[in-house]
Amino acid sequence: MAPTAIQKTSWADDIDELEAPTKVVEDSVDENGIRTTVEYITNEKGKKVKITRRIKRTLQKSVVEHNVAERKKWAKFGQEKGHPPGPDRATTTVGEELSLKLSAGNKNAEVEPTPSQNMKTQLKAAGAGKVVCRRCSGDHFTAKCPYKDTLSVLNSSDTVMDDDLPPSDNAPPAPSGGASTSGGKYVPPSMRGAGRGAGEAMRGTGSNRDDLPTLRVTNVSEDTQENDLRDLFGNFGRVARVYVGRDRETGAGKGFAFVSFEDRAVAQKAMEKVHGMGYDNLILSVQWSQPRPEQRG
DNA sequence: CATGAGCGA
Repeated sequence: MAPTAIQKTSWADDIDELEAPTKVVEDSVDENGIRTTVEYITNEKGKKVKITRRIKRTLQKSVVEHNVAERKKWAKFGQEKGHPPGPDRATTTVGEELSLKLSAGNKNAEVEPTPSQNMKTQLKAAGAGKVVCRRCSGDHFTAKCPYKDTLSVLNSSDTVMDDDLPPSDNAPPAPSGGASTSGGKYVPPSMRGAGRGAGEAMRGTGSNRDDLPTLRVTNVSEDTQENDLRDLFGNFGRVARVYVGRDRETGAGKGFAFVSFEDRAVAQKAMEKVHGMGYDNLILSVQWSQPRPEQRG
């Protein structure tokens, strides 16, 4: 380490020089593509110096591609209508467009569509926006199929695949329990409905979420939350679902709620007990809910 | 007073 050598202490010195007090007061490009900048600096002797630069920008074939350079000839429109070609530096800046893609989980790895998926896509295009029920071929969504109760026995995707695949009897290597999931997606054991004796998840008879015994609770205060009602009604038994009617915009409660139970007797009991009960500063009213008005599309 | 939301081949 020779102490004699005076070296630049850091790269910051260079930066300082580069950022010497310089003020660009004019910056324009004329119709010939000549950029003129006027700047004032203060030199080391404290004198102000005016610097005018005129920079002729030739088309840089190594930088600007032909098709990009071609755009300079396009007629301007909108607020720039009638202005000379090329970017006007008074109104145009160069920026970078950064796209930030957020995704839940790691599903962002979209795979290339497989040939069969392409076929499906084309079928869809041929249908041109028509909705076809996968269950009964009606013009409604599958979820709304009127026959979904009578035909619901079929296992989701299996029958659909039959259209695409020749009837090959050699099933892919499926473990004994997962026979019904040969379609591909993993289905947790608790969700596999096929195995008759397998899951206790199907407690009792009803697997439908729609036919749960549901109570309508009215006269709830507008700041009542789902959890409040769940706590209240949870005293009588298992609460399957709680919904608080809210204003779409403000989120404030609209004064009513629905509470669904697993068991109808429990719901009955809860209704009797909670009806007339004071809650916040109001008196709750509880009755059986009517099924939702039919929604058809 | 008061009867829910969303998904989409």
